[in-house]
Amino acid sequence: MRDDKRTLRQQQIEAAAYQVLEAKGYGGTSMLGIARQAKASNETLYNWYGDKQGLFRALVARNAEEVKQHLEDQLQTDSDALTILETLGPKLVRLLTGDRAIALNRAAAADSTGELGATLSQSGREAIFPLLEAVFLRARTEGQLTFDDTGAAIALFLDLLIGDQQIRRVIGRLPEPTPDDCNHRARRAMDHLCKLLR
Amino acid sequence: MRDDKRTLRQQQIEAAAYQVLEAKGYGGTSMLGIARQAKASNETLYNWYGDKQGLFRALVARNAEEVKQHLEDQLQTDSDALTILETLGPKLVRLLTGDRAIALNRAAAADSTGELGATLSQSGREAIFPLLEAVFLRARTEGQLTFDDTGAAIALFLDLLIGDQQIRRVIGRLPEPTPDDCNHRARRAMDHLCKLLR
DNA sequence: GTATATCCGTAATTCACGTTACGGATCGTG
DNA sequence: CACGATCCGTAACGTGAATTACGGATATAC
Repeated sequence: MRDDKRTLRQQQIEAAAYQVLEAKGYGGTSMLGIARQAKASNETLYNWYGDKQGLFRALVARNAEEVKQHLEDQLQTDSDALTILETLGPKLVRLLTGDRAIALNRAAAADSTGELGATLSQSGREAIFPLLEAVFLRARTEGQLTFDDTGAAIALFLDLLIGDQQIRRVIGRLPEPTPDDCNHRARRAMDHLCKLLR
Repeated sequence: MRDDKRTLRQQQIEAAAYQVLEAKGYGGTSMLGIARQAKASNETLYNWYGDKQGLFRALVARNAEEVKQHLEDQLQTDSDALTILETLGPKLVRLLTGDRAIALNRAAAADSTGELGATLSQSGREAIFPLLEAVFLRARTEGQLTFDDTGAAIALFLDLLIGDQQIRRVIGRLPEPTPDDCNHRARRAMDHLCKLLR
Protein backbone atom coordinates (compact mmCIF):
# COMPACT_ATOMS: atom_id res chain seq x y z
CA MET A 1 0.00 0.00 0.00
CA ARG A 2 1.42 3.34 -1.02
CA ASP A 3 2.02 5.99 1.58
CA ASP A 4 -0.70 8.40 0.51
CA LYS A 5 -3.16 5.59 0.25
CA ARG A 6 -2.24 4.32 3.67
CA THR A 7 -2.62 7.80 5.12
CA LEU A 8 -6.09 8.02 3.64
CA ARG A 9 -6.97 4.61 5.01
CA GLN A 10 -5.72 5.57 8.44
CA GLN A 11 -7.88 8.67 8.40
CA GLN A 12 -10.88 6.52 7.57
CA ILE A 13 -10.07 4.14 10.40
CA GLU A 14 -9.60 7.00 12.83
CA ALA A 15 -12.83 8.63 11.76
CA ALA A 16 -14.55 5.32 12.42
CA ALA A 17 -12.88 5.13 15.82
CA TYR A 18 -14.31 8.53 16.72
CA GLN A 19 -17.77 7.46 15.64
CA VAL A 20 -17.66 4.43 17.91
CA LEU A 21 -16.02 6.36 20.73
CA GLU A 22 -18.55 9.17 20.64
CA ALA A 23 -21.45 6.75 20.41
CA LYS A 24 -20.37 4.22 23.02
CA GLY A 25 -17.77 5.85 25.24
CA TYR A 26 -14.34 4.47 25.91
CA GLY A 27 -15.53 1.46 27.89
CA GLY A 28 -17.94 0.48 25.16
CA THR A 29 -15.38 0.86 22.39
CA SER A 30 -13.68 -2.33 21.30
CA MET A 31 -11.05 -2.84 18.66
CA LEU A 32 -13.42 -5.18 16.87
CA GLY A 33 -16.12 -2.51 16.96
CA ILE A 34 -13.79 0.00 15.39
CA ALA A 35 -12.63 -2.56 12.82
CA ARG A 36 -16.23 -3.25 11.84
CA GLN A 37 -17.12 0.40 11.62
CA ALA A 38 -14.07 1.02 9.43
CA LYS A 39 -14.58 -2.15 7.39
CA ALA A 40 -11.06 -3.11 8.36
CA SER A 41 -9.69 -6.15 10.10
CA ASN A 42 -8.40 -6.52 13.63
CA GLU A 43 -5.09 -7.62 12.20
CA THR A 44 -4.63 -4.37 10.32
CA LEU A 45 -5.47 -2.32 13.39
CA TYR A 46 -3.00 -4.22 15.52
CA ASN A 47 -0.36 -4.09 12.82
CA TRP A 48 -0.73 -0.35 12.41
CA TYR A 49 -1.29 0.79 15.95
CA GLY A 50 0.23 -1.92 18.14
CA ASP A 51 -2.62 -2.23 20.61
CA LYS A 52 -5.74 -0.44 21.79
CA GLN A 53 -3.76 2.09 23.76
CA GLY A 54 -1.64 2.75 20.68
CA LEU A 55 -4.71 3.50 18.60
CA PHE A 56 -5.98 5.95 21.15
CA ARG A 57 -2.56 7.48 21.52
CA ALA A 58 -2.62 8.07 17.76
CA LEU A 59 -6.11 9.61 17.93
CA VAL A 60 -5.04 12.02 20.62
CA ALA A 61 -1.77 12.94 18.91
CA ARG A 62 -3.47 13.52 15.59
CA ASN A 63 -6.14 15.64 17.21
CA ALA A 64 -3.38 17.60 18.92
CA GLU A 65 -1.72 18.39 15.64
CA GLU A 66 -4.97 19.54 14.06
CA VAL A 67 -5.92 21.75 16.98
CA LYS A 68 -2.50 23.34 17.06
CA GLN A 69 -2.48 23.91 13.33
CA HIS A 70 -5.93 25.41 13.42
CA LEU A 71 -5.00 27.84 16.16
CA GLU A 72 -1.71 28.81 14.55
CA ASP A 73 -3.59 29.61 11.36
CA GLN A 74 -5.78 31.96 13.37
CA LEU A 75 -2.72 33.84 14.54
CA GLN A 76 -1.55 34.70 11.03
CA THR A 77 -2.99 38.15 11.13
CA ASP A 78 -2.02 41.76 11.70
CA SER A 79 -5.00 42.51 13.90
CA ASP A 80 -4.41 43.92 17.33
CA ALA A 81 -4.14 41.48 20.20
CA LEU A 82 -7.62 41.97 21.62
CA THR A 83 -9.20 41.43 18.22
CA ILE A 84 -7.26 38.21 17.92
CA LEU A 85 -8.54 37.07 21.31
CA GLU A 86 -12.09 37.98 20.32
CA THR A 87 -11.75 35.83 17.22
CA LEU A 88 -10.02 33.00 19.03
CA GLY A 89 -12.43 32.84 21.93
CA PRO A 90 -15.41 31.13 20.24
CA LYS A 91 -13.07 28.77 18.41
CA LEU A 92 -11.37 27.73 21.62
CA VAL A 93 -14.72 27.08 23.27
CA ARG A 94 -15.78 24.95 20.35
CA LEU A 95 -12.49 23.04 20.16
CA LEU A 96 -12.32 22.31 23.86
CA THR A 97 -15.97 21.43 24.42
CA GLY A 98 -16.91 19.81 21.12
CA ASP A 99 -17.97 16.19 20.94
CA ARG A 100 -14.59 14.97 19.82
CA ALA A 101 -12.66 16.71 22.58
CA ILE A 102 -15.12 15.42 25.14
CA ALA A 103 -14.86 11.87 23.87
CA LEU A 104 -11.09 12.08 24.11
CA ASN A 105 -11.30 13.51 27.61
CA ARG A 106 -13.50 10.59 28.60
CA ALA A 107 -10.94 8.19 27.19
CA ALA A 108 -8.22 9.96 29.14
CA ALA A 109 -10.33 9.86 32.30
CA ALA A 110 -10.60 6.11 31.90
CA ASP A 111 -6.91 5.60 31.21
CA SER A 112 -5.28 4.62 34.47
CA THR A 113 -1.77 4.92 33.01
CA GLY A 114 -2.20 8.66 32.68
CA GLU A 115 -0.67 8.55 29.24
CA LEU A 116 -3.69 9.71 27.27
CA GLY A 117 -4.29 12.46 29.79
CA ALA A 118 -0.76 13.67 29.38
CA THR A 119 -0.98 13.72 25.60
CA LEU A 120 -4.42 15.27 25.67
CA SER A 121 -3.30 18.01 28.00
CA GLN A 122 -0.31 18.70 25.82
CA SER A 123 -2.71 19.04 22.91
CA GLY A 124 -5.11 21.17 24.85
CA ARG A 125 -4.24 23.64 27.48
CA GLU A 126 -0.50 23.15 27.26
CA ALA A 127 -0.48 23.72 23.51
CA ILE A 128 -2.79 26.69 23.75
CA PHE A 129 -0.78 28.41 26.42
CA PRO A 130 2.30 29.36 24.35
CA LEU A 131 0.10 30.53 21.50
CA LEU A 132 -1.91 32.72 23.84
CA GLU A 133 1.27 33.89 25.50
CA ALA A 134 2.37 35.59 22.30
CA VAL A 135 -0.99 37.30 22.03
CA PHE A 136 -1.04 38.42 25.64
CA LEU A 137 2.47 39.81 25.43
CA ARG A 138 1.44 41.73 22.36
CA ALA A 139 -1.62 43.05 24.16
CA ARG A 140 0.62 44.29 26.93
CA THR A 141 3.07 45.87 24.49
CA GLU A 142 0.16 47.55 22.73
CA GLY A 143 -1.03 48.86 26.07
CA GLN A 144 -4.33 47.01 25.88
CA LEU A 145 -3.87 44.80 28.93
CA THR A 146 -1.87 45.20 32.11
CA PHE A 147 -0.47 42.24 34.05
CA ASP A 148 2.71 41.09 35.72
CA ASP A 149 2.43 37.35 35.39
CA THR A 150 1.60 36.23 31.85
CA GLY A 151 0.72 32.72 32.95
CA ALA A 152 -1.76 34.00 35.49
CA ALA A 153 -3.35 36.30 32.93
CA ILE A 154 -3.81 33.46 30.48
CA ALA A 155 -5.15 31.16 33.18
CA LEU A 156 -7.68 33.84 34.08
CA PHE A 157 -8.76 34.10 30.48
CA LEU A 158 -9.25 30.34 30.24
CA ASP A 159 -11.18 30.27 33.51
CA LEU A 160 -13.52 32.95 32.18
CA LEU A 161 -13.76 31.41 28.73
CA ILE A 162 -14.00 27.70 29.51
CA GLY A 163 -14.60 27.44 33.24
CA ASP A 164 -16.08 24.09 34.21
CA GLN A 165 -17.82 23.43 30.91
CA GLN A 166 -15.54 20.54 30.10
CA ILE A 167 -16.20 18.46 33.19
CA ARG A 168 -19.91 19.12 32.87
CA ARG A 169 -19.77 17.96 29.29
CA VAL A 170 -17.72 14.90 30.25
CA ILE A 171 -20.19 13.73 32.89
CA GLY A 172 -23.05 14.30 30.50
CA ARG A 173 -24.72 17.31 32.08
CA LEU A 174 -24.12 19.91 29.44
CA PRO A 175 -24.98 19.52 25.76
CA GLU A 176 -22.57 20.53 23.05
CA PRO A 177 -22.51 24.32 22.85
CA THR A 178 -24.20 26.00 19.90
CA PRO A 179 -22.32 28.65 17.91
CA ASP A 180 -24.35 31.23 19.80
CA ASP A 181 -23.28 29.71 23.11
CA CYS A 182 -19.64 29.89 22.04
CA ASN A 183 -19.93 33.49 20.92
CA HIS A 184 -21.75 34.52 24.05
CA ARG A 185 -19.29 32.79 26.32
CA ALA A 186 -16.35 34.38 24.52
CA ARG A 187 -17.90 37.83 24.54
CA ARG A 188 -18.51 37.60 28.25
CA ALA A 189 -14.98 36.38 28.93
CA MET A 190 -13.50 39.28 26.96
CA ASP A 191 -15.66 41.79 28.86
CA HIS A 192 -14.57 40.43 32.22
CA LEU A 193 -10.94 40.11 31.18
CA CYS A 194 -10.74 43.73 30.02
CA LYS A 195 -12.42 44.91 33.16
CA LEU A 196 -9.89 43.08 35.27
CA LEU A 197 -6.75 43.74 33.28
CA ARG A 198 -7.21 47.06 31.63
CA MET B 1 -27.92 -7.75 61.55
CA ARG B 2 -29.14 -4.75 63.44
CA ASP B 3 -29.61 -1.48 61.65
CA ASP B 4 -26.80 0.45 63.26
CA LYS B 5 -24.47 -2.45 62.70
CA ARG B 6 -25.50 -2.68 59.08
CA THR B 7 -25.00 1.04 58.60
CA LEU B 8 -21.51 0.74 59.99
CA ARG B 9 -20.80 -2.22 57.75
CA GLN B 10 -22.05 -0.32 54.73
CA GLN B 11 -19.77 2.58 55.52
CA GLN B 12 -16.85 0.18 55.68
CA ILE B 13 -17.79 -1.33 52.34
CA GLU B 14 -18.18 2.09 50.78
CA ALA B 15 -14.87 3.25 52.13
CA ALA B 16 -13.29 0.17 50.60
CA ALA B 17 -15.00 0.96 47.30
CA TYR B 18 -13.44 4.42 47.31
CA GLN B 19 -10.03 2.95 47.97
CA VAL B 20 -10.29 0.66 44.99
CA LEU B 21 -11.88 3.34 42.81
CA GLU B 22 -9.22 5.91 43.60
CA ALA B 23 -6.42 3.40 43.09
CA LYS B 24 -7.64 1.71 39.95
CA GLY B 25 -10.19 3.97 38.29
CA TYR B 26 -13.71 2.95 37.36
CA GLY B 27 -12.67 0.54 34.63
CA GLY B 28 -10.27 -1.22 36.95
CA THR B 29 -12.78 -1.51 39.78
CA SER B 30 -14.58 -4.80 40.03
CA MET B 31 -17.20 -5.90 42.49
CA LEU B 32 -14.91 -8.71 43.54
CA GLY B 33 -12.10 -6.21 44.07
CA ILE B 34 -14.32 -4.13 46.32
CA ALA B 35 -15.55 -7.24 48.15
CA ARG B 36 -11.97 -8.29 48.83
CA GLN B 37 -10.91 -4.86 49.99
CA ALA B 38 -13.91 -4.73 52.34
CA LYS B 39 -13.52 -8.32 53.46
CA ALA B 40 -17.07 -8.89 52.35
CA SER B 41 -18.59 -11.32 49.92
CA ASN B 42 -19.95 -10.69 46.45
CA GLU B 43 -23.27 -12.02 47.61
CA THR B 44 -23.58 -9.38 50.28
CA LEU B 45 -22.71 -6.61 47.87
CA TYR B 46 -25.28 -7.79 45.39
CA ASN B 47 -27.88 -8.28 48.09
CA TRP B 48 -27.36 -4.80 49.46
CA TYR B 49 -26.80 -2.77 46.34
CA GLY B 50 -28.43 -4.74 43.55
CA ASP B 51 -25.64 -4.48 41.02
CA LYS B 52 -22.48 -2.56 40.27
CA GLN B 53 -24.35 0.49 39.06
CA GLY B 54 -26.40 0.39 42.26
CA LEU B 55 -23.29 0.43 44.40
CA PHE B 56 -21.93 3.42 42.56
CA ARG B 57 -25.28 5.15 42.68
CA ALA B 58 -25.15 4.72 46.46
CA LEU B 59 -21.62 6.11 46.63
CA VAL B 60 -22.59 9.19 44.69
CA ALA B 61 -25.79 9.75 46.65
CA ARG B 62 -24.06 9.38 49.98
CA ASN B 63 -21.31 11.76 48.92
CA ALA B 64 -23.97 14.21 47.82
CA GLU B 65 -25.58 14.17 51.22
CA GLU B 66 -22.28 14.75 53.00
CA VAL B 67 -21.24 17.61 50.74
CA LYS B 68 -24.60 19.31 51.13
CA GLN B 69 -24.57 18.88 54.88
CA HIS B 70 -21.07 20.21 55.13
CA LEU B 71 -21.88 23.32 53.14
CA GLU B 72 -25.10 23.98 55.00
CA ASP B 73 -23.18 23.86 58.26
CA GLN B 74 -20.89 26.52 56.89
CA LEU B 75 -23.86 28.80 56.29
CA GLN B 76 -24.98 28.78 59.91
CA THR B 77 -23.35 32.07 60.71
CA ASP B 78 -24.13 35.74 61.13
CA SER B 79 -21.09 36.88 59.18
CA ASP B 80 -21.59 39.19 56.24
CA ALA B 81 -21.99 37.61 52.84
CA LEU B 82 -18.48 38.27 51.53
CA THR B 83 -16.95 36.77 54.65
CA ILE B 84 -19.06 33.70 54.12
CA LEU B 85 -17.83 33.43 50.54
CA GLU B 86 -14.25 33.86 51.71
CA THR B 87 -14.72 30.99 54.14
CA LEU B 88 -16.58 28.81 51.68
CA GLY B 89 -14.17 29.30 48.79
CA PRO B 90 -11.31 27.06 49.94
CA LYS B 91 -13.76 24.43 51.13
CA LEU B 92 -15.50 24.34 47.78
CA VAL B 93 -12.20 23.97 45.98
CA ARG B 94 -11.28 21.11 48.24
CA LEU B 95 -14.65 19.39 47.96
CA LEU B 96 -14.85 19.66 44.19
CA THR B 97 -11.23 18.78 43.38
CA GLY B 98 -10.38 16.32 46.15
CA ASP B 99 -9.51 12.73 45.35
CA ARG B 100 -12.95 11.41 46.13
CA ALA B 101 -14.79 13.90 43.95
CA ILE B 102 -12.40 13.25 41.11
CA ALA B 103 -12.82 9.49 41.40
CA LEU B 104 -16.59 9.92 41.26
CA ASN B 105 -16.28 12.22 38.27
CA ARG B 106 -14.24 9.55 36.53
CA ALA B 107 -16.93 6.99 37.26
CA ALA B 108 -19.54 9.35 35.88
CA ALA B 109 -17.45 9.99 32.79
CA ALA B 110 -17.36 6.26 32.16
CA ASP B 111 -21.07 5.74 32.75
CA SER B 112 -22.75 5.72 29.39
CA THR B 113 -26.24 5.79 30.93
CA GLY B 114 -25.62 9.29 32.22
CA GLU B 115 -27.16 8.34 35.54
CA LEU B 116 -24.08 8.82 37.70
CA GLY B 117 -23.33 12.11 35.96
CA ALA B 118 -26.81 13.33 36.72
CA THR B 119 -26.59 12.37 40.37
CA LEU B 120 -23.08 13.74 40.67
CA SER B 121 -24.05 17.04 39.15
CA GLN B 122 -27.00 17.27 41.48
CA SER B 123 -24.62 16.70 44.36
CA GLY B 124 -22.07 19.15 43.06
CA ARG B 125 -22.80 22.26 41.15
CA GLU B 126 -26.56 21.93 41.26
CA ALA B 127 -26.57 21.51 45.03
CA ILE B 128 -24.12 24.31 45.55
CA PHE B 129 -26.00 26.78 43.45
CA PRO B 130 -29.05 27.31 45.70
CA LEU B 131 -26.80 27.59 48.74
CA LEU B 132 -24.67 30.20 47.05
CA GLU B 133 -27.77 31.92 45.78
CA ALA B 134 -28.80 32.78 49.33
CA VAL B 135 -25.36 34.20 49.99
CA PHE B 136 -25.23 36.23 46.81
CA LEU B 137 -28.66 37.70 47.41
CA ARG B 138 -27.55 38.67 50.86
CA ALA B 139 -24.40 40.25 49.42
CA ARG B 140 -26.56 42.31 47.11
CA THR B 141 -28.94 43.31 49.90
CA GLU B 142 -25.97 44.33 52.01
CA GLY B 143 -24.69 46.42 49.11
CA GLN B 144 -21.49 44.40 48.79
CA LEU B 145 -22.07 43.09 45.25
CA THR B 146 -24.03 44.41 42.30
CA PHE B 147 -25.57 42.15 39.67
CA ASP B 148 -28.81 41.63 37.81
CA ASP B 149 -28.71 37.89 37.14
CA THR B 150 -27.95 35.86 40.26
CA GLY B 151 -27.26 32.72 38.28
CA ALA B 152 -24.72 34.47 36.12
CA ALA B 153 -23.01 35.96 39.17
CA ILE B 154 -22.71 32.54 40.79
CA ALA B 155 -21.48 30.98 37.57
CA LEU B 156 -18.82 33.67 37.38
CA PHE B 157 -17.74 32.92 40.92
CA LEU B 158 -17.47 29.22 40.18
CA ASP B 159 -15.51 29.90 36.96
CA LEU B 160 -13.04 32.02 38.91
CA LEU B 161 -12.91 29.61 41.84
CA ILE B 162 -12.85 26.23 40.14
CA GLY B 163 -12.23 26.94 36.46
CA ASP B 164 -10.92 23.89 34.63
CA GLN B 165 -9.25 22.30 37.64
CA GLN B 166 -11.68 19.41 37.70
CA ILE B 167 -11.10 18.18 34.16
CA ARG B 168 -7.36 18.56 34.60
CA ARG B 169 -7.60 16.51 37.78
CA VAL B 170 -9.79 13.91 36.05
CA ILE B 171 -7.37 13.36 33.19
CA GLY B 172 -4.50 13.16 35.62
CA ARG B 173 -2.66 16.37 34.86
CA LEU B 174 -3.14 18.22 38.10
CA PRO B 175 -2.30 16.85 41.54
CA GLU B 176 -4.69 17.22 44.43
CA PRO B 177 -4.56 20.82 45.60
CA THR B 178 -2.79 21.59 48.88
CA PRO B 179 -4.56 23.72 51.50
CA ASP B 180 -2.37 26.60 50.34
CA ASP B 181 -3.51 26.03 46.76
CA CYS B 182 -7.13 26.14 47.87
CA ASN B 183 -6.65 29.30 49.89
CA HIS B 184 -4.77 31.00 47.11
CA ARG B 185 -7.30 30.03 44.50
CA ALA B 186 -10.17 31.26 46.67
CA ARG B 187 -8.42 34.52 47.54
CA ARG B 188 -7.83 35.26 43.90
CA ALA B 189 -11.41 34.41 42.95
CA MET B 190 -12.72 36.78 45.61
CA ASP B 191 -10.45 39.57 44.42
CA HIS B 192 -11.58 39.20 40.84
CA LEU B 193 -15.23 38.81 41.79
CA CYS B 194 -15.24 41.99 43.85
CA LYS B 195 -13.48 43.87 41.12
CA LEU B 196 -16.10 42.78 38.62
CA LEU B 197 -19.22 43.07 40.74
CA ARG B 198 -18.61 45.81 43.20
C1' DG C 1 3.11 -12.59 -15.61
C1' DT C 2 4.89 -14.13 -10.99
C1' DA C 3 6.06 -13.74 -6.24
C1' DT C 4 5.43 -11.54 -2.08
C1' DA C 5 3.26 -8.56 1.21
C1' DT C 6 -0.74 -7.02 3.14
C1' DC C 7 -5.55 -6.54 3.93
C1' DC C 8 -10.26 -8.40 5.00
C1' DG C 9 -13.40 -11.26 7.34
C1' DT C 10 -13.68 -14.57 10.51
C1' DA C 11 -12.34 -17.79 14.04
C1' DA C 12 -9.72 -19.11 18.06
C1' DT C 13 -7.51 -18.38 22.52
C1' DT C 14 -7.16 -16.46 26.93
C1' DC C 15 -8.52 -13.65 30.51
C1' DA C 16 -11.36 -10.81 33.38
C1' DC C 17 -15.65 -9.37 34.95
C1' DG C 18 -20.66 -9.27 36.31
C1' DT C 19 -23.51 -12.08 38.46
C1' DT C 20 -25.23 -16.21 40.78
C1' DA C 21 -24.59 -20.29 43.68
C1' DC C 22 -22.91 -23.03 47.55
C1' DG C 23 -21.08 -24.86 52.10
C1' DG C 24 -19.87 -23.49 56.42
C1' DA C 25 -19.64 -19.92 60.01
C1' DT C 26 -21.84 -16.38 62.48
C1' DC C 27 -25.60 -13.63 64.08
C1' DG C 28 -30.26 -12.57 65.65
C1' DT C 29 -34.59 -13.98 67.48
C1' DG C 30 -37.90 -16.60 70.08
C1' DC D 1 -30.71 -23.66 73.26
C1' DA D 2 -32.52 -24.33 68.45
C1' DC D 3 -33.64 -22.52 64.20
C1' DG D 4 -33.58 -19.50 60.37
C1' DA D 5 -31.38 -15.64 58.14
C1' DT D 6 -27.39 -13.70 56.57
C1' DC D 7 -22.57 -13.17 55.80
C1' DC D 8 -17.92 -14.83 54.22
C1' DG D 9 -14.92 -17.07 51.11
C1' DT D 10 -14.83 -19.41 47.17
C1' DA D 11 -16.37 -21.53 42.94
C1' DA D 12 -19.11 -21.67 38.77
C1' DC D 13 -21.25 -19.77 34.69
C1' DG D 14 -21.85 -16.93 30.69
C1' DT D 15 -20.31 -13.08 28.19
C1' DG D 16 -17.38 -9.85 26.08
C1' DA D 17 -12.99 -7.93 24.97
C1' DA D 18 -7.90 -7.88 23.80
C1' DT D 19 -5.08 -10.11 21.02
C1' DT D 20 -3.42 -13.59 17.75
C1' DA D 21 -4.05 -16.70 13.84
C1' DC D 22 -5.67 -18.24 9.36
C1' DG D 23 -7.38 -18.75 4.43
C1' DG D 24 -8.46 -16.28 0.59
C1' DA D 25 -8.53 -11.88 -1.91
C1' DT D 26 -6.16 -7.88 -3.33
C1' DA D 27 -2.31 -4.77 -4.09
C1' DT D 28 2.41 -3.90 -5.10
C1' DA D 29 6.94 -4.57 -6.99
C1' DC D 30 9.97 -6.68 -10.19
